[in-house]
Formats: sequence, C-alpha cells, structure tokens
Amino acid sequence: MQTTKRPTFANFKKKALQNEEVRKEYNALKPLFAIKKQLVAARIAKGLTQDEIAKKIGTSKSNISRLESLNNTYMPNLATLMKYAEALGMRLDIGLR
Amino acid sequence: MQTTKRPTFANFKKKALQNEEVRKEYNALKPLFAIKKQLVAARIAKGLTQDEIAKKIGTSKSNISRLESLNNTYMPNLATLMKYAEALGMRLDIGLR
DNA sequence: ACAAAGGTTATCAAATATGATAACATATCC
DNA sequence: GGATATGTTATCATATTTGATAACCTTTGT
Repeated sequence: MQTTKRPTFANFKKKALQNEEVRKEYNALKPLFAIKKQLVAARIAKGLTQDEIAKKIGTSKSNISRLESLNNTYMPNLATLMKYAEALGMRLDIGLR
Repeated sequence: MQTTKRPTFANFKKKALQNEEVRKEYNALKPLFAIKKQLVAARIAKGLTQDEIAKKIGTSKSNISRLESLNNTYMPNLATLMKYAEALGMRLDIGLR
C-alpha cells in the first residue's frame, strides 16, 4: 500500500508560496541577523564569553544570549547594540545603502 | 563698579569638566545622530516629505519628526529603522568597526 | 564522576519605544 | 488674508524591549 503522497501542482505552488514568504521574511530580517552574527563573531574573535560581555555592560549572560540568538526576532534598540559594541571595544556603524 | 566675575581655576575646571561630560555624552550618541542625519538627508535627496514616509510606513508624520529629531535621545529599535530605510527604497546597513 | 564554565530558554517585572492624537509654528501659495 | 503644506512638540495609551531571575543543557577540565 502506497502511503507516499503524490506531488501535485497545487502542492508545488503552496510550497513555492511558502518559500517566497519565508524568503521575503528572511530578507526583511537581514539587518537583524547580520548584526547578530557580527557581534558573535567579534566576541569569539576577541576570546570573550557572553558572561564577560554581560559584566562589561552590566547585565546578565542570559540577556546576552537572547540578544545574540538567531532563534528570536526581538528588535534590539540602538542603545543595546551600542553598549555591546562598546563592550567589544568597538563602535557601531550604521548607515543606508 | 566692576560686575564682571574674575575667572578662577575652580571655574575653569568646572567648565572643562562639563565640556568633557558633554563631549563624552555626545560621542556615546554618535551612531544615533549619524543614522538620523542620514535618514533626513536621504529623504530630502529623494524629495519626500515626512508625511510621505509616514504613509509608506503606516504611521504619522509626527512620529517621523520625533524619529528624525536631534532634540531627543529616544533609541529607535531596528524594526523602526528598517521600516524607514525601506520607505526610502534603501536598506539599513549595520555593522561593527 | 563531578564540578565548573559557557550557553539556552522561559517567565514576569520594569523600562522604554512606538502608536495615536491634538495643538502649535513656520513657510508657501493664491 | 486665508488656506494649505510641512514640520514640531506634547500627551497619554499601547506595544515592545530590557532587566532580573531561575532552571536547564552542553562542554570542558580534573
């Protein structure tokens, strides 16, 4: 007995639509993910832990984990990002293109 | 009768201290002011009004005025900045240096 | 095996940013 | 002068982010 569903055009279109929405959503969030990845990369490059960053900023490592995580889409404000950058001994660079 | 106060070292130090704090504060807010100035410049360059940006985003011109203003230090979150950038037909570029 | 280090997730309180609205000010146009 | 366009400021409600804490998980070191 075959239990495998046969692909149909409707299925294909639905999947394509979902992919399009997913892509659109992902594109919309690119700046967020970009800065998160940069923060994590810089922290690791400098051999710092989340806890050390947290201490420099005056917060908790769990809050740093939340900030760094790609598993949520909280939108950090500039103060938060600026503080993290400063804790890295760096500056936040923000512009338009 | 002389009514002019004579400068003293204490006065000088106090003024220098204030300037130092002001400068420090200003430096800390540089990224904020930088992106504000860029948003305004881009909007004007594209010949758009605050109201037009507001309509594209789905907010009010007064909120755009507040966002653009150098007279306050509200720290916009990334979503807000991303929306403005998109209304300009541009992308927000954020990184570390 | 156990402890410590490093990180993740959830929850709720507190703080802050944005939404919504109105009044006001200035500049421009007819 | 009056109407319109553009921008500013204030106020309060609402939404969102951050603060604070705890429990949990994984990795590392001894």
